[in-house]
Amino acid sequence: MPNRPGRVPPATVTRLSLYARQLENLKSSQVSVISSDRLAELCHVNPAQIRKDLTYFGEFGVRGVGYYVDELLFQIHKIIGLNHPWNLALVGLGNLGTALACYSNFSLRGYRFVAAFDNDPHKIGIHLDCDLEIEPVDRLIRICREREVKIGAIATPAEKAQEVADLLTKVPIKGILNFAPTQYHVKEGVYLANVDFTGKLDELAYHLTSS
Amino acid sequence: MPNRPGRVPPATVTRLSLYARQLENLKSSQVSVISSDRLAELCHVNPAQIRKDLTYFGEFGVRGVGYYVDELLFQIHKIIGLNHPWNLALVGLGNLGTALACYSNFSLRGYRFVAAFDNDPHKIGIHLDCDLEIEPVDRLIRICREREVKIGAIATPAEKAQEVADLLTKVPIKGILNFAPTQYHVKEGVYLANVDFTGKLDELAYHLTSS
DNA sequence: TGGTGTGAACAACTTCACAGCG
DNA sequence: CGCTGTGAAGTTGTTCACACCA
Repeated sequence: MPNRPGRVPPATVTRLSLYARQLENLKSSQVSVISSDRLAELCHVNPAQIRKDLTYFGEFGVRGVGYYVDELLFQIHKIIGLNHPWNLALVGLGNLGTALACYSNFSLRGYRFVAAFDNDPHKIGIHLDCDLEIEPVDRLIRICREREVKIGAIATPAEKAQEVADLLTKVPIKGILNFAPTQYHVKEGVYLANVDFTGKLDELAYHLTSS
Repeated sequence: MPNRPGRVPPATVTRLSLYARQLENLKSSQVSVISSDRLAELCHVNPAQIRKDLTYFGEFGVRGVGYYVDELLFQIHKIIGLNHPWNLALVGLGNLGTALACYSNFSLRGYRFVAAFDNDPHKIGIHLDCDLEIEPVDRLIRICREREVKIGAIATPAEKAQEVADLLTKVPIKGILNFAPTQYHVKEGVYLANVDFTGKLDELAYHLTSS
C-alpha cells in the first residue's frame, strides 16, 4: 500500500495514531471534511507536518477542500493495521496487569486479550472481569500458537521481563509491549515498544526541578 | 547547577532516566567504575551520546578511567530532582488508577501518592492497599495545597481529563502525568507528560503490518 | 595507555513557501 | 480562490574523530 518505499520516521508513526484518534472524534461529531490546519490545531502539531506525514503513504486530500474524515480515517486505520482485530497475550497479573486486562480503550480499537499468564499458583484459574482465565506461564507457547497471538504485553516485575520476552519470542511473537521498568534486548525482527511510566515521571521531575 | 545554561534536548532528559536506572543496577551489583562504552551497551545507545548528554550538566568522568558509579548516579539524581521525595495526587480510581496507587516502582524512586480523588460516591472513603483514602474531587484544590502536591496523575476516562487538568492547574500544580488517551492543552508553565498505551500499541501494529 | 570531553561533520526531522490542481 | 502536496531551507539531534589529560 505505501506509495513510497522509503523509510517512515518513527515520529510520523506516533503521530498517525494521534491523527486517527482525532479523526475518530470528528467522525462521531459528524464532521465530514477537515483541513490540515484545523486537524493540526486539534493534534497540536504543525499543519505542514500532517501533510508531509501523509505523503509517506499516498495522497488522501482534495486540493482546495481538505480531507474527507471518513476516507482519511479509513486509510490511516489501514496503514496502522486497525482494519482487523489483533490478538494479544498478557503476562503478569499483578495490579497493573489486571487493570490492563480490562482496559476498555484497547478493546475499542480492536486489540483483544485472548490469553493471560501468571506463575503464582494462587492466581491460576481465576476468571477476570473481562472473562479471561489466568493460565500458567509454562503453557504460554502452546496457547499463544493455538490462539494466534500476535502481540505480547509484559506486566511482570522487572526481573522476570527478559525471561518472558525470550519465551514470547519463541512462540514466535513479533511485537512486545513492555510495561516493566527495564531495558532489554530482543531478537532482530521482534519489535519492542516500551511504556515507561517511571521515565515519564522522571522527565516531569526534571522539568520542575530545572525551571 | 547546570554548567551550561543552554537548552537541553528532550531526548537527553529521557536518556538521563535510563542511565539512572542502569547505574542503580550497577550500584547494587557492587560495580564502582564504568566507561561510557560499557554503559552505552547496557542502555543500548551510542557511547558518544552518553558523554555528550552529560556535558550539558558538567564534567563527571575521569579521563583514562571512566565514571565512578556512585558519584555519577548521585549527580544524575540531583539533576533529575530525585534527591528528595515528590508528593503526587492521583485522580481517577478505576482499574488503572487503583493499580497505579500501589505501583511500587514509583515509591522506590521517591514518588509518593499523598492523595487520591474520584467522583464516584461508592468509592469515596475506601482505603486502598497503599493506605490512601479516596476523597471527593471537589476537595482536590484544598487538599493538594495542604499536602504540598507537586505532580498530578490523571487516570480518568478521556472525557473528564481536560476538566481535571484545569482543576490541577488551579492548585497550582506544575506537572501533570496523563494516562487518559486524549490530547489536551495546559497553561504555559505547566508541564504535561503523556503515557499513551494505545499509541504504543498502534506503533506495534503498524510495524507488524508494514513488514 | 585509555577513556573522557568536544568541535566539526553528518543525519534526521520539521517548517517554510509556493507550485499545482480541484 | 483555497488547500493540498512537496522541494528546498532551516533546525535539531547524533555520531565521528581526535585533542587532552589522569
